[in-house]
Amino acid sequence: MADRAPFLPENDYRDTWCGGVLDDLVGKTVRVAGWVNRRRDHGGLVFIDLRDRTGVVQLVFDPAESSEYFDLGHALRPEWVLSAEGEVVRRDPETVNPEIGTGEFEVRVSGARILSEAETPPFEIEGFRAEVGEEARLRHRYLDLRRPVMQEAIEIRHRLVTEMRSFLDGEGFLEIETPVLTRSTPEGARDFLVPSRLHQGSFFALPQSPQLFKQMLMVAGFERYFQIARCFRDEDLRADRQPDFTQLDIEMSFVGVEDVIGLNERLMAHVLSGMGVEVEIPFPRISHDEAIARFGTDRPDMRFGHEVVDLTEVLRGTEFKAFGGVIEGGGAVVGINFGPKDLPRAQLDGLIEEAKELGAKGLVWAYCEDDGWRAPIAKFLSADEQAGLNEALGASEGDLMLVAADSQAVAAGILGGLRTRLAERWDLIPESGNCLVWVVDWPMFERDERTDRWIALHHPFTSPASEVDPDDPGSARALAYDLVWNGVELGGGSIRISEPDLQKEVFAIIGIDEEEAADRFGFLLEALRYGAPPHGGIAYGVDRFAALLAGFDSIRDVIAFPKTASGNDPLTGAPSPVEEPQLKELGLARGGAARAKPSDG
RNA sequence: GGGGGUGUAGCUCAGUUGGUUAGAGCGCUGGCCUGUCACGCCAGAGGCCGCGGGUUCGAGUCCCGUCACUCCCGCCA
Repeated sequence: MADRAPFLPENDYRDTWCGGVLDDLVGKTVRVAGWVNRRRDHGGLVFIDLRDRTGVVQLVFDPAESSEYFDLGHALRPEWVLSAEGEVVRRDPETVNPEIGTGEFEVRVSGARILSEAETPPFEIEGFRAEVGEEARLRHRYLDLRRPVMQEAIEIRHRLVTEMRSFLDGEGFLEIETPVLTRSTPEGARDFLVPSRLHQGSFFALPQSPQLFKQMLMVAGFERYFQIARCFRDEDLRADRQPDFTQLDIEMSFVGVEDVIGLNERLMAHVLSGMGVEVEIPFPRISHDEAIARFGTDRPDMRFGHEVVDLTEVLRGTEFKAFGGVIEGGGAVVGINFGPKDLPRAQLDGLIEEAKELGAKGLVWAYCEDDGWRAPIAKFLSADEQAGLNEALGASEGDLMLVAADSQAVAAGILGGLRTRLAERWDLIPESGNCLVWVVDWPMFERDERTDRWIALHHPFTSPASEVDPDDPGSARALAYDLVWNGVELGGGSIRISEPDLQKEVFAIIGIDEEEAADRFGFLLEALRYGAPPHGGIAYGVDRFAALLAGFDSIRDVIAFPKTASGNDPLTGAPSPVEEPQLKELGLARGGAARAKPSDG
């Protein structure tokens, strides 16, 4: 990091970064400031590792150098804040520390002052002995963030958005802010609501995304817009989901799918190159249907094989009821060949349990052997069927196959889920190589099983690829695209509907009549009537992007102040109860059980 | 909303079949130490075993409930 250290103007506290105590300063007197990283007190000689954002440098308190500051050196404790000055010297070769960037040098202290003392921290800042629990880290996030690994993660995130901004600025995009207090447009995720004091009984909603605003910016003629936008969704959390998160939001006018994809490939190449990752463009593309069929997911990890294979035709007419019945009912039998993988029976049974967790009714495991299958169901399958399955799955002796039967999408989804989990567990993913892929040709609509209605798969402003047959909405394809990186959905977008009549048709299919459309989205529909250019765009999950680049599984590690998995902030105690007068002012009354937050767990 | 895992010292963890006074490493405090860098050596402090209830002569350990953290499913247009 030292080579990236910004210019440092001299002042009373310091004139040199800790990480900058290098060759060119030998023989010079420098002043450094930072936190006491570690203290090694030899009685007659004290070593202090001083840490700032750029690195660590060793300070030597030697009575021969400065008896008046020696006691100060002895009194120092970890995380005290110190300013010290002294001559930079080259260390004797046998005392060089190759572990730190400044390890060939040290500062012989001739003056120092304590700027701030520190209580003993609840956990070690340089805790490379053991991982500290996440709750303790979040409770004292300001200490957690002092750890060099966290400083680096936050810096990676900064560089990511900086590269995004610089590329888009160079392409003529304008960064435009949109409101955080906006209108609730139900459907989709739950909104966070904010009561209005001036209009009691009415509420603002926090935006789930700036979607409608960016479309209106296109109508307004800005043509190229982007924003690093905060978005809010009141849904349950995950390692990769927070209630407030950040998107890179982009929208362009007078464009089709190829224009958006082309620009975004150049954006990716620029951003990743700036982060030290080289990728080739154009990226491969896969249709949504093919992704489901081959990988059982709409965000396929294509760094490795072991794809889902459809075995339905091989097994049509089989005697084995569990498969035959599903096929007769219009379902499918699918399998994956995981290659040679010898597992004890208990682990094979464990896979069945795991498949059930993913929603499977069952799972069949089978080994390909010289004289046929070794599998619990082997005796139900004829020799011909076994041979046919081996051929379809490309199995050779010793290969482990997993087979599931259900509707095509469900069966593929279960095996796709297992594929992702097992690839990690069994180390099937090649170390090198990134796979960025566009998933295209999405269906416009999908059937909502619970309400038995058609719903927009992407969002209702997505343009269909061609005319929609109202009698068969399921066949309509959308001008939509997702960018998937190593099995992670990095971003997605679409060409939008720019004709009010087409927008009405789409609303009609998903059961939003004109009155309701006018009520909810009237402002957008009206805007579209005043000369809307063809337009489209995309939005990226900045938190996920940063986590991937920094090598973390959880986006909490690239968010300075994240929420826990249950949506709390242990640092500030948010969310918290509020006082009655505050509610009264807003025209709100408590409903249900208003209870004080338990102070202890 | 559902399922799994975890909860013991400041941190990371061990704790046998229910049995006497609950342990380790790190950290912390004091002392010694002039070339260490995860410094070393000596001594010491530190516990509502998440919380509440139950079973038992006896509970860190078994049962019920509850809370917190975490992972997954649902959910996330």
